[in-house]
Amino acid sequence: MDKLKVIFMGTPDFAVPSLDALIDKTQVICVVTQPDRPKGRGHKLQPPPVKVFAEENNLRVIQPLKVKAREVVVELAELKPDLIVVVAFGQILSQKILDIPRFGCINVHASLLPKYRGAAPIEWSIINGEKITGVTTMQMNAGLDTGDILFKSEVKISDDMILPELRERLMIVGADLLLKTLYKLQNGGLQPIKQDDSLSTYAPLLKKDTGLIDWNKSAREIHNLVRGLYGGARAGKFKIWRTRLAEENLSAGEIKIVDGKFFVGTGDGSLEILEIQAPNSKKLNAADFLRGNKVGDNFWTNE
RNA sequence: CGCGGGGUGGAGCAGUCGGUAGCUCGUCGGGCUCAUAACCCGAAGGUCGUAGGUUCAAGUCCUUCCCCCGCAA
Repeated sequence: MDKLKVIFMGTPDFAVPSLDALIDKTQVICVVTQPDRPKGRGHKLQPPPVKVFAEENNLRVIQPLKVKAREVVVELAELKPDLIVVVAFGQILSQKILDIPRFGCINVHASLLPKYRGAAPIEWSIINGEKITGVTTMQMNAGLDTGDILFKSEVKISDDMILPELRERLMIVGADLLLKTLYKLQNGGLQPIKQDDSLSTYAPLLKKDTGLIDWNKSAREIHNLVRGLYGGARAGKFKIWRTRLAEENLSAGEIKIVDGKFFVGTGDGSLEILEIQAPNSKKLNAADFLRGNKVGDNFWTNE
């Protein structure tokens, strides 16, 4: 059988393993990714990881500001793809694009749909303390992650798993599931299942204040927040990178230092802070941090 | 040229107006102890990111470059 002619759309690291998998099994005729954006200090232009990978593999890359633009749609249609695969692309596809390939568009989404539709499913599944998540492949439609489900693959979230670990796992599983989906697509056996909208939940883009730690919450909740944002959780002027559930008897926000260990009380239970970062400084483990920083009573609020 | 902070013994930090480089921890040696990650005594270890400049004298002032970090995107 001839290889499928595929257009791949994706942007961040998460999408790279899927593209990598496609290169073997299909003919990737074009890669669509976001434009290079000014990023980081100095506003240097940064190419998205998918672009970097695609160019290393000598694939054709286009970076439209809007895929929905008329001329882009025309260009994609002229390529006559059999299939479009979308993984963490970051732009909404129009119906006109969805209609281009004879097999339509398939998306790899990092949750067990219909739960956690939207932009940040991995983060929210950890923040909410889920024990299980996974990836789903779906036949895309015009809605936001509302297409018919093709396959799902579950991944366990252990109690102290952090965001990058889960993301790493899901992107591998996602690439595998994509291959399975393609195989079934070509050999028959796809059985699209409609999503039960009544069970759907939404995982919106993270806002900066999502990461603000409220010590009155439970140790478990705070720990989940810290794990799910990995670097995005903040208390006062400090970033909290890693915590561990502890057994100290402390009131909310109260600090106790013992043998280079850093404990904080919460509204319910206590936490040990393992990695913390002060402004203009780098991430440090608690013992290193405590060597040069004085930790006083108003630690969280003082300037 | 987006805004800002920083690079000082192994680690984390201090170093005021330029004048012999300090603190906490660690390391090594010795002591105390039934014993110890605890305590006591002592020691080693730094061309102060790089390259220049100003000066009688620079970690400290000026300039170059490299690297790191925060914000904003």
